[in-house]
Amino acid sequence: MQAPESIDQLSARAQAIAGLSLAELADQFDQPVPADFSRHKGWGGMLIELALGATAGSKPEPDFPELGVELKTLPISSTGQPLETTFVCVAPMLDASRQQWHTSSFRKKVAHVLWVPVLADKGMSPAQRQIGSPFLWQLSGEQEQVLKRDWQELTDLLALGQISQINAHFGEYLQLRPKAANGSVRTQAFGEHGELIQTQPKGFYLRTSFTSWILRQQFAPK
DNA sequence: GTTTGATCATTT
DNA sequence: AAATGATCAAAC
Repeated sequence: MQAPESIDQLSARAQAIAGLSLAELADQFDQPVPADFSRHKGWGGMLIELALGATAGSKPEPDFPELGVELKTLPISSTGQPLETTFVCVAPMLDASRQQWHTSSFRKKVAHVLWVPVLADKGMSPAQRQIGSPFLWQLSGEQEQVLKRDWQELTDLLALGQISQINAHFGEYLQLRPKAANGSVRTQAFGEHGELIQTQPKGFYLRTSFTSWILRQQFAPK
């Protein structure tokens, strides 16, 4: 699938896959369907990227660089509650002190997102998961303020060499959690006296309380 | 080895 | 049951 040329085209493509099961979508693109996610955790997201024409394997840029839009799948229950937190980006370690909210990679990712809810109730196989109603969302006002507050707190701690104190309990709507292939992976960071230390890589994740807020905003009866 | 795609599995 | 901490695969 070619990259979409406009927001409207992207939106139309997203609406066109609403209601399909992941098995049906996979069939359209001749993709194999894993029996479970245990060894294919990113499969659903990759499949939807393929179907919408996202640039696979892109790095710091949004999934649709021309449009400035990031694609995120969101597993939800039948009652519309998010079932998992949402990974946004890796945390800067050595560069933490130079980060500014307005130009941060975190803000770039969450500024404009195409959310694709996927019904993923317990017991549903990857094949059975069903695509919901995708919607374009832009970070604004109150939501930006709360995320900025959490992001600034966590980024400041990283800059001050406090990473060893940080766990997933920090942050009201945003949290910092391990993001690595396994528990032995290490990357460089600053220690509490400004020295270089080896530490586990971390990523920023949106709590379900935040994505739940977005869903309510989008689907609440007017 | 790191980033992007996330979910798994143990703890609370 | 929910949240945290750990983990898996592909692309680069």
